[in-house]
Amino acid sequence: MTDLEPGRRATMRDVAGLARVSHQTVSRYFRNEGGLKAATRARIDDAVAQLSYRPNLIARSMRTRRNGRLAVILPTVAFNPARLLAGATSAAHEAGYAVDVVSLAGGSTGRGEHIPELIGMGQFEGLLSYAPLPANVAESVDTGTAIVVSGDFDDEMRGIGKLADGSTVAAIIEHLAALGHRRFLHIAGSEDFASARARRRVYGETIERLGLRSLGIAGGNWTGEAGRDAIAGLSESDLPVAVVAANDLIAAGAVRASLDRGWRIPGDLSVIGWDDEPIGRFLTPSLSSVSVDLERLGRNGMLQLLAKVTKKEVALEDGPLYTILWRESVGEPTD
Amino acid sequence: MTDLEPGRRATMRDVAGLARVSHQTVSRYFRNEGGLKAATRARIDDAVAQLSYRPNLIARSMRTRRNGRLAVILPTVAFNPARLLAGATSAAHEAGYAVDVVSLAGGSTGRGEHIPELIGMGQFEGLLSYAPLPANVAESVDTGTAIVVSGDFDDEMRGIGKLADGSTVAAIIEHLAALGHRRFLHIAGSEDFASARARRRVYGETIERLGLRSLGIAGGNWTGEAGRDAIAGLSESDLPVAVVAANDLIAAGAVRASLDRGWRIPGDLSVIGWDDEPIGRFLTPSLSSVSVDLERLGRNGMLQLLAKVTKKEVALEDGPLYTILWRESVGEPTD
DNA sequence: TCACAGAAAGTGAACGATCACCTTCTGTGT
DNA sequence: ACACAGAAGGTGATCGTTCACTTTCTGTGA
Repeated sequence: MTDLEPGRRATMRDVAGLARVSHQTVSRYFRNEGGLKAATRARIDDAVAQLSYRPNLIARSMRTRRNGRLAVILPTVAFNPARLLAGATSAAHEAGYAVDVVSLAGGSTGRGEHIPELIGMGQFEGLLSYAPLPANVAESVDTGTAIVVSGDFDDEMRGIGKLADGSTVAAIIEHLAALGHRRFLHIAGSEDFASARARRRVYGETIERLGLRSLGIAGGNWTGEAGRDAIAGLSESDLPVAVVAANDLIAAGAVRASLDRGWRIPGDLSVIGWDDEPIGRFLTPSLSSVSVDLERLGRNGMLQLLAKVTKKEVALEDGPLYTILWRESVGEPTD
Repeated sequence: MTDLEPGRRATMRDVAGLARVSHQTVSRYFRNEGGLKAATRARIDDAVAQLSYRPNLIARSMRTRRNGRLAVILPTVAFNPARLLAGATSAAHEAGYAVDVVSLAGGSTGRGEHIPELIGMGQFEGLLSYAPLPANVAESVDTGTAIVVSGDFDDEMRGIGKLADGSTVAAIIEHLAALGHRRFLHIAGSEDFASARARRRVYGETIERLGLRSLGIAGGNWTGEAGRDAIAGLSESDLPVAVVAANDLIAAGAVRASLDRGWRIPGDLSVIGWDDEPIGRFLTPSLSSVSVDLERLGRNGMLQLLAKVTKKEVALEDGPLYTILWRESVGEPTD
């Protein structure tokens, strides 16, 4: 490595000097605009290697007025976001963006003040949220910060077919009906989430379409207590034979309450959850669920955001996002 | 708001002009060095408000050569990192740092190449990892990037008492012994993790100290299959009466395999996990576990990193990190 | 051989802060 | 009234890139 004042990182001009070209040529080299002679390129290659030069991204940001930073907002409840995050961040990193995760403890109250400030700081070019955002955030659109909320779960996606998770709910009910279930109960997630609204809506539509019977829609949050209480509160005189829960935690609560009432699962009651939490496979009975390709969901959400930010078309990855896993908690009803 | 060419954000010089001071005075105002006359400060207040000026953090970074960015590395396995992340990011944000989460899909192979590059880019002032790092990362210390691995779980922490999770393992075994359990089995997590090593070590020490009997240490990864196979592989002739699992998923696997063998839990076998996953409360039997204050763990990890980065002392938050939750899966042994 | 067009490379000024240094106030004591 | 010190504020250079232009090289056809 060629000498430099110790502790100082090489700059573009150092590289230029060593390669006997101008700093601008080096700049072109790094933005690979093309139009460099092979010989020139080779000299720069060498110089870069010798100095182990890396472009200073901050200086670049300063000049281009793009900071290359995106924010991701995660809900503090419900599912494990690790893979979602893995997908989202890898997509962003591939596109040359950095991702700041803004986890929102303290619920939606603190969130309402925090997010507009984040945007106002001009710290981010875009914002990807997997949690519902308070309405006042919409104001900030005019500041030029792109916002995407939770991609595939959006209300507007209702028509989009295989991408929407609603159609998976329909498939679940169809399968349960084919097994002979007629009386259903849905235990829904928080109404704040578009995904919960979508599942709930499709549940109602499908029950009606197939001429089945719904004993109602319980729940309203993502907790196990919601599932437990929904079952515990049922009157002995009119019971469901199948429960469609909005996630595995709710489903586990429902299973527990059912067992406490002395019901057999399956047989007296079939239960299916959502998210395919790893632990579900090892419950007794093992829990039927829906495996969600969170990594792809994360990637696709981020790709949508990148499309907005870069104003280019970005091809979403397709392929099945949802896979229904039938396990022991679902079987033929005995009554 | 005073006029400006539309679409352009106000700069420090705009503020200075409006407040009839120099740009340097405005700079002082924002770095609150003190030494501003009240009247001057008031004029700047006004100008800032009128122009809705915000300092350009990128320009600041460029000059100060501090980018204010920290990276967090999460494991892709095991527990839900949402709260850990919430704690870590909030601590960083309070200190004026942004946090990029680098989730590591593809296991430790891809990681080995990716992380050194991240550091080499000079993109981050510090790195906080909750996953084990490959050895070659240590090289990068001399580049000036501070690195903290998984704070409280570190091997070096073994002596530190109430902060170490090892002492919780001791408390668990003591309680089980008091209930009458004598023959133990530990199902450990991945050896790559300091926390798994610590729990394993303290398990052995405590068994010996109390004169109990260990039937061995099984496992070696964080999956439910590890728990299931550990139980399924036991010989009928010499069985444990208590299982200490390294996390809830392993514990759930162990419970399932035990029930499949026709054992009663508790009675024939007591089982305790770790992490207090929400679903554990609703298992049958409900799963004893250890609740970890992940938010504080995240904060403390980040505070350690900030201490290294800023070279200042930072007071860690104290208070109990671990709480043992005794639920139905543990009871008096019947044999 | 020469004009000429397009490719390749160079020049100097931004971007918006902070730093190091310098100058001008302000109040105090004699 | 004056010197003087410390507080308050100002000046110009600088960080490492990219942008907008300008200049030089290169190959082609007449």
